[in-house]
Amino acid sequence: MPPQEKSEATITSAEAPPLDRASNDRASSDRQEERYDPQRVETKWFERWQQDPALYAAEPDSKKKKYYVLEMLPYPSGALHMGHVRNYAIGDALARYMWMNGYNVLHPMGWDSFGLPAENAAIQNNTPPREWTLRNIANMKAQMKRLGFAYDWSREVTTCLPDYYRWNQWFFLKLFEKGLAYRKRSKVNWCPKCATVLANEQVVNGCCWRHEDTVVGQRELEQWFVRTTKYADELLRGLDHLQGWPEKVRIMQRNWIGRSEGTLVDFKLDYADNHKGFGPGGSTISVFTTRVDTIFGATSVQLAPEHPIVSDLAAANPDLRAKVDQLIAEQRSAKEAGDIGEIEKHGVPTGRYAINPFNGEKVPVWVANYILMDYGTGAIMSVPAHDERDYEFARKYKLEIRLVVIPISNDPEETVAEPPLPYVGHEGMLINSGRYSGLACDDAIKKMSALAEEKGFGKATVTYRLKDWGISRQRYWGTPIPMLYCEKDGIVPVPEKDLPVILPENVDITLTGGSPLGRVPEFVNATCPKCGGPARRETDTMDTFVDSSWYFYRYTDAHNDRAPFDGKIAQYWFPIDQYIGGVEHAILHLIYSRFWTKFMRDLGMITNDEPADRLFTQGMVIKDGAKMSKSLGNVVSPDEMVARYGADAARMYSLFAAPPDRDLDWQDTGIEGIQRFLGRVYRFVVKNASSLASSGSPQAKTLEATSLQPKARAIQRKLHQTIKRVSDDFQGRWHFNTCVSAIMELVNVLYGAEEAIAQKKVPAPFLAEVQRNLVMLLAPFAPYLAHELWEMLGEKGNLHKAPWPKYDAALAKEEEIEIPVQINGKLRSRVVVSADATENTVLERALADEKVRAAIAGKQIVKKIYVPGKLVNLVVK
RNA sequence: GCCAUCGUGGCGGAAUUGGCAGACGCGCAUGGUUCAGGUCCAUGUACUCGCAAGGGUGUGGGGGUUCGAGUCCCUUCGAUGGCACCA
Repeated sequence: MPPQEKSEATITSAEAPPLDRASNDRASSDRQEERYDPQRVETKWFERWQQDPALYAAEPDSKKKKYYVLEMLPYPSGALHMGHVRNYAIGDALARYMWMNGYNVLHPMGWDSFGLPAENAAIQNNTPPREWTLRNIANMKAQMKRLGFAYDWSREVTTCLPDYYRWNQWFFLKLFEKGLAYRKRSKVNWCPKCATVLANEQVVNGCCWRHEDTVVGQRELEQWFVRTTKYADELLRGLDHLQGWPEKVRIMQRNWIGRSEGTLVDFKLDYADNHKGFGPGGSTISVFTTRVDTIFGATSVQLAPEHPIVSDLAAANPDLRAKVDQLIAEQRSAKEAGDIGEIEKHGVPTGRYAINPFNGEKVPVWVANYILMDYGTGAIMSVPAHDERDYEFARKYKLEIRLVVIPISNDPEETVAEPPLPYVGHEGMLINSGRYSGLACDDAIKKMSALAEEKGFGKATVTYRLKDWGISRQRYWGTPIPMLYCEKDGIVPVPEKDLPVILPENVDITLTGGSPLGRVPEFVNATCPKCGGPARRETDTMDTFVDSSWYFYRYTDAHNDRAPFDGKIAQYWFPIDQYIGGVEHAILHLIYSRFWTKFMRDLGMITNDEPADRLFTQGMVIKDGAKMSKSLGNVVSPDEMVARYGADAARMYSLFAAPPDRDLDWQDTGIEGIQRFLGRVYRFVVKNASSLASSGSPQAKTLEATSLQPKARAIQRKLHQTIKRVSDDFQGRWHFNTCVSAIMELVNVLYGAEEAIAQKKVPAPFLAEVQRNLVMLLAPFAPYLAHELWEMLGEKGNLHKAPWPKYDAALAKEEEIEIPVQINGKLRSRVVVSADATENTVLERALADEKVRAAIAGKQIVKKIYVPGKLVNLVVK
């Protein structure tokens, strides 16, 4: 409840004598009129806006320049939180600004509405996921509308509905057709709480991204993968061109993709001493190394405990098996604790040897707990003299340490024959390396890789940390994977004409016992399209990140039932001009959607290489220094803020309290300040709009600067300075907090001129023009109030089609400026000069200044520095 | 361990290119309006010495470049985020 409501009570006070009551009534009705009541203003405009659904629709065949501004679509969890409000307030301000600048703006919204919370809700409240989700969407959509966000709702996308997810299935068939979707049995991440598989990107510090305290385990499952690695190199190189993306995000993606150039080298297992044949692991240990130049210093080969050759060797050796199992357990617990980096290195010799193909030397084969099966080949050559880890390991197990590289430098002092070990530098020269001795490291790497390839025992190669994207989920509430399994024909894709594969309803959902769809016989049992015989449907569903990988294309053509979208239409709108969302998606969503764009481009559907030209990642909304959370009890509800202060205040405060890329610490007293400010604007216009009605000239042009009295001229100057500050920020750094404060300063100047206005020293047509400009400046940030005041000023047209105020440098210019005078860099005085005073005039004035003369008395001026329009600095001795 | 970002009043923050540190807002103080409270209006508010005029100090710490540094460089400490025996 707004606290102002209480004042009503005093009006009807029975104690007051009749006369007093009359004057009281007048006074309070004046106050009534001047009072800013956000609920009244916002309800009025909310209702009007609802009557015109096309108000913020993008124009389909426009000659205007397009602008596509997009905020990341939310998951319909039930209610908006302040992070959403902040995200959308940024996008909405930009969209409104671009409209006022004459662009054809596409500003859509949708729902990332598949996902596990709907299933959990189903289990807890016995509500079907679909019902729960659609109810949440309805609620959040109402919240968004009440907040006044200007979306084109005719393009709304809801990913859990068949008209959307059928295209996920269609894309899956294309991926399969192009060999980019494949099925593989492999070890996968398993979250016991979600009861499903997770992609690598969804594992954070060994825990589930949704359950930060739940350790992710491993399971071996048959899964569908998307070959993201096919585009690894392009995804990496493309980052260099994404100049409009935050450097932070580009670095994170670079690290995630983790490109590493090196060499594969095959070490043949030597079975001569105890030949029993080779197991499924084969007879060759392929190692990956970035430093093949150090291979003459390799004194052992180290295998990951889960390496297939280890399994072969251990099969015949129960003692080794037990020791290896111990290593596996150590590695696993270190991974789960998130400190694989600090694992105490342990190893076991296998008793076997491998042959270094470069020198024919036999080196022992070990198994070690610090070698990871999922990077490189799961095997390394150990070079203790030139690698920290190998050095530590060799010292522990008394393995030979052989120096093969010594530092070289232009400075002979630094070229030492016995560097401290391990020496890991690249600026070195090979020794003890046969015919490669004397070569520089980089040269040796090239020559040795070439030889390996020539002789067929290795080659130069590139390894990525990025893995293929496992998209199978053993969950119900997701897109069914359109695949069939036929005893005769094996894996058979559902024919395109049979799409969509509809997700059945009334499914028994539990978090145990595998995919819920597997318990629906009507769904599982199908007919093989090839042979007509019985077939089983795939019962896993797709990762929800598939949904969000391409949704922004659907907005351009949201009702197409023949294709995901029309390529021509997409070409008009794409790439997205500005994408806005949380940095938590820097890797997950933003890598997947970049991949998807490249895939669609190669299908010939689109022509752009990247989804978004510019990306903006906003900071989190926190309270009392901590992330808002129910358990901390520091959650600020948008509904409550709207009820208490209004949508305008809530939105404007979320822009004002911090620059948008930084975290925002929510303070209730801060939003009160914004509400006060909006009230000040409201009262100013209420008071002065009536005076201009009588002047009868609402269309007056800005008057000439020279014809204005000083107070009016000061207003004009401030207005144009404000226009510049706000416009510049929209085009540049997006520090909306300073935009808002600039508008506050303008309003403060207007209040400071109240007396002059009362004395008619500010011409009414000019004042009307100032107010119109003020309202337009406010429009992107506080649309409700801006519309109300726009109407109050006698304007009829749509505020957001009104052209954005034009900045006039001549009108913004100060006539007189104050120049600070420093002596030896310390501020001593200030002089007032005309803005176009020459250097000589300014210096003369500075030297004539009393304080300056006192400060330099008896000293000699060594140097006079004048920075035009900025300052004077006198250097004295 | 590596990489990135950030350290400014009681608080959120400003200073866009090396040029008046603390804009704007919150809070607080004083005064006005009011029967009163709230609202609203006005003034003040970095620290410090001083009755004042005026002086000194000050952007995490230390050093440097410069006529001049919150801003650039080196170093160090701290916070946050990402990556991490990645071979």
